[in-house]
Amino acid sequence: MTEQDLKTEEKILEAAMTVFIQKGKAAARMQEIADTAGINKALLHYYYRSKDKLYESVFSIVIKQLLLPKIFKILQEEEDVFALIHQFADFYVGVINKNPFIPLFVIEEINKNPNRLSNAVLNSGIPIEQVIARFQKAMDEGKIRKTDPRQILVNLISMCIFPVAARNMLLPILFNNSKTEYKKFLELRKTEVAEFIIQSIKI
Amino acid sequence: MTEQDLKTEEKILEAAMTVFIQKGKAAARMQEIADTAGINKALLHYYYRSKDKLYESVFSIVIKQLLLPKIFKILQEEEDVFALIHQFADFYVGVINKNPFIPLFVIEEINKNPNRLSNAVLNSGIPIEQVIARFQKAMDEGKIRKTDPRQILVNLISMCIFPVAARNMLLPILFNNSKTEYKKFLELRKTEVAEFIIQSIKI
DNA sequence: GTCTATAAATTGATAGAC
DNA sequence: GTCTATCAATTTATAGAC
Repeated sequence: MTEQDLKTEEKILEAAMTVFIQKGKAAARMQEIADTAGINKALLHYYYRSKDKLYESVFSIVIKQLLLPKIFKILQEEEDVFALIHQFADFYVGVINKNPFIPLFVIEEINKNPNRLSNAVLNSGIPIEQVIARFQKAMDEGKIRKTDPRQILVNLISMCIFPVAARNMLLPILFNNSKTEYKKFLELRKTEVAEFIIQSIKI
Repeated sequence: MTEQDLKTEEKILEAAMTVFIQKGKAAARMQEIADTAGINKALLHYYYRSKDKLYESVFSIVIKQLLLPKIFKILQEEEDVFALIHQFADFYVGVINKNPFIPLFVIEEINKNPNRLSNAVLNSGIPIEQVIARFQKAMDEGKIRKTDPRQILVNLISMCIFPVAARNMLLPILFNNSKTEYKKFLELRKTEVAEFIIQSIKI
């Protein structure tokens, strides 16, 4: 594979990522991806055989390179549940804010192709059971109040993802269309979400 | 307009709602809508001129009839912030659970057509400012801890909507694919979300 | 109003020259 | 490897009979 190959392949992938993530799979157009990459439509099929395959490549990269590795690290390494919540919220709000179209992209994929993402997560080695056990232990030790640990986890993820997915609705309704205000709001959220949860579960 | 007209028009609308909400606008097929409605494809164009117009009708109904009125009532009438949180969570988790494809449908629309939903909300008369003021007052009175009321509102909405939007991911990861478990989890959430928030903000 | 048949348009995919 | 030109398939939309 020559250097030119790599360059083109990467250009395509980057363009495809932009278009697929913004438009969704069905509404994305191969022509637009080609235009965005600054190359010809036929080249898309030369490198990736079909729209399906191209989409799969994009999805795989988003999940396996962008989202999962860091989360894996946090969930794996952080023993203290309060610190875990903080780190998780900080990373998640940050990465999603930097890639604001990912939530829609992922939620769409979840609904169109239910098993792909969950399999990726399950195969990624992310130790969900361990994390839940860690929360359970904190409850047994009287550090946090007793509740279903999954409720806490779901709350955490919800609060990180949704405000970005719903950006275009929140912006006019809560922020008078001020992007500065909204940005400040999200920046604060990195700690706010964690504090909100800890405030709720600590004893 | 005869009775038959109404019947057919309604059949179409109902079918369109099912298909659009489940597939998204781009992936929805007029043929499938016609089949679902049990009528011919040409009739779709006879009643609604185009796919676009049909979609708009569906979206308008979902928002203006299904989502907004009840929320308006709750936000308008309920003075006590704790009760407001409870009622809001109870209704929202319930309606979304009954119509699990709505979150994706709405989020998609938010991103494709940013102003439509927010305008609908802004024009619905939902008293956002009043609600925020009510939270502010509760803070001033020392009933809840001081924070940005919008953070609380966003948390509330996030926790109601996301778990249903992400159903297909949560199901295998947190519930071993047990729909019964997941259903129980969501049923509990109607009160759990409200309690979680109140626990966090009360003094 | 409702249908069948068909046109028109869009778009993913391929052939073939360079 | 990259392009232009074209095909083939899908899908929205319309014409016209009943």
